[in-house]
Amino acid sequence: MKQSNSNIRLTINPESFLKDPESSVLGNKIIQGGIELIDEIGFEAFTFKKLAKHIESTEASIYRYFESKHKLLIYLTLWYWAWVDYRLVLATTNIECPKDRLMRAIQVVTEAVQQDSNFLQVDEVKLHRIILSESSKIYLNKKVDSDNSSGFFTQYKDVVERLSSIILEVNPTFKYPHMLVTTIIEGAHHQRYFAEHLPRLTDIIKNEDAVTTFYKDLVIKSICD
Amino acid sequence: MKQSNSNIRLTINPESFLKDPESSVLGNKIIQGGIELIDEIGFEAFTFKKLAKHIESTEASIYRYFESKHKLLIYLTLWYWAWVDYRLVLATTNIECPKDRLMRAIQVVTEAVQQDSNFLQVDEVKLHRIILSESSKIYLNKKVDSDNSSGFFTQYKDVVERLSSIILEVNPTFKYPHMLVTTIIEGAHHQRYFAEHLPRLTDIIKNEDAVTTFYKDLVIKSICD
DNA sequence: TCTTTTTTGATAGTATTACTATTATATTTG
DNA sequence: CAAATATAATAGTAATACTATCAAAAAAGA
Repeated sequence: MKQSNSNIRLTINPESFLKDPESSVLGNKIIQGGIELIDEIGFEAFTFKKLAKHIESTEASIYRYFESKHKLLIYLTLWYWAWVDYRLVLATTNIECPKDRLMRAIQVVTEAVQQDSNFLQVDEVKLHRIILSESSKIYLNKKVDSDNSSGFFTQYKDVVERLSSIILEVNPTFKYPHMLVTTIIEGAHHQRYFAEHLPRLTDIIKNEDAVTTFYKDLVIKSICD
Repeated sequence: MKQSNSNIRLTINPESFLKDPESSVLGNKIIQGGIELIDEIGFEAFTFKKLAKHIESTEASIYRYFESKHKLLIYLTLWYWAWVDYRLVLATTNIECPKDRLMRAIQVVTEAVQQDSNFLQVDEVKLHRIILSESSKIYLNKKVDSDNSSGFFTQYKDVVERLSSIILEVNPTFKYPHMLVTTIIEGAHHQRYFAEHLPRLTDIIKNEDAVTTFYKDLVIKSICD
């Protein structure tokens, strides 16, 4: 039933790197080691010097792949949203009913992430934790407008657009599809982070993926009038 | 009709500062100048050295008030949520109908912020912009658990709790009041930031405060079954 | 296989950041 | 007016976020 395909690669905006990290052994070690180390010590404490030690290379070598740690985070975020988009396509193709498609799509963007054996160099569980806690930092800063011009957020916009258009299929008169989608996506990220660190800001319910249930319910109620 | 009161002061968790900035001229200049400068150059580029120059003081003097720029941001965020909580009380007292109270409360936490003449040392419009783009950084880092123990998020939790309890008054069987509240609050912040920088992630509608309308509608539909 | 190109490692250096420490000078308060 | 407190001036440190240079190793091309 489930098919796996190890011949696929996600296309990442080349403006995010100086040299394609997927093109060499060191490049792949930077990605893999970078995910491990950022997850472990957090983006603020993370430096290329520490990463060099972690992967047994040198600072200068890493700088040949990425201009800065900010750009590395952008690369990882682009990869993540390309991956989500790919899974959205898988989850929704050949499903006739728009409402079913919408529910499957919301499942994909809100559920707890699992390992994907199609991409061996990336630990998706760790990457997801990084996305929850670090990825908003790529747009919450003064470079946002120029980074936007460089196309660093198009992958995310594509995901938002894909979901918005399914919403409009279900209810063509709904006025705020993009707001609803970003509310769900960002919301799901927050709830999972809160559940770990600030539990009084969310509602944890035993034996239930409350996050996914809550957001599915929210969408159904708000678009079906 | 509208009453103003210049004798009020918001109580801020003293663990966030070394010396109370409201207690001296320099302290107030640090708050006022800090808000101006963070708004202008962003939190990443902001340093106490630059702030010292901005307010014509010295780096070492500022360090006597705040341990780090991180603590200053925590102080500003605490102040902001204390102020929101105070406005929530004003907006909801003496309103009988729980549904009305809820709508007024949502108005307070989602609307575009205006100057409050009760607090002359703080530019609330600038502070609000800082909250939108910088305040999530206070919990999206590895210090979150110890900062939580220090009580740096209680002010925010109080606001969430206040809104959650109104929701439960309207619908006592609603399962996810905290999720709904944080979804709204964080969502409204995101939408306003997106409207400025990433408009394709939101829906901007002329002559309408789409953010407030959207979230009021969302709450009504999701809690009234 | 030999040569050329590319990739990586080793080392060094710089401006800035995020602080701490010390001492002198104002300013406030009792 | 003295004593206490607040602020300014200056100096110093370890770490960060890079850039530059050059040699060694590996890969690719002929």
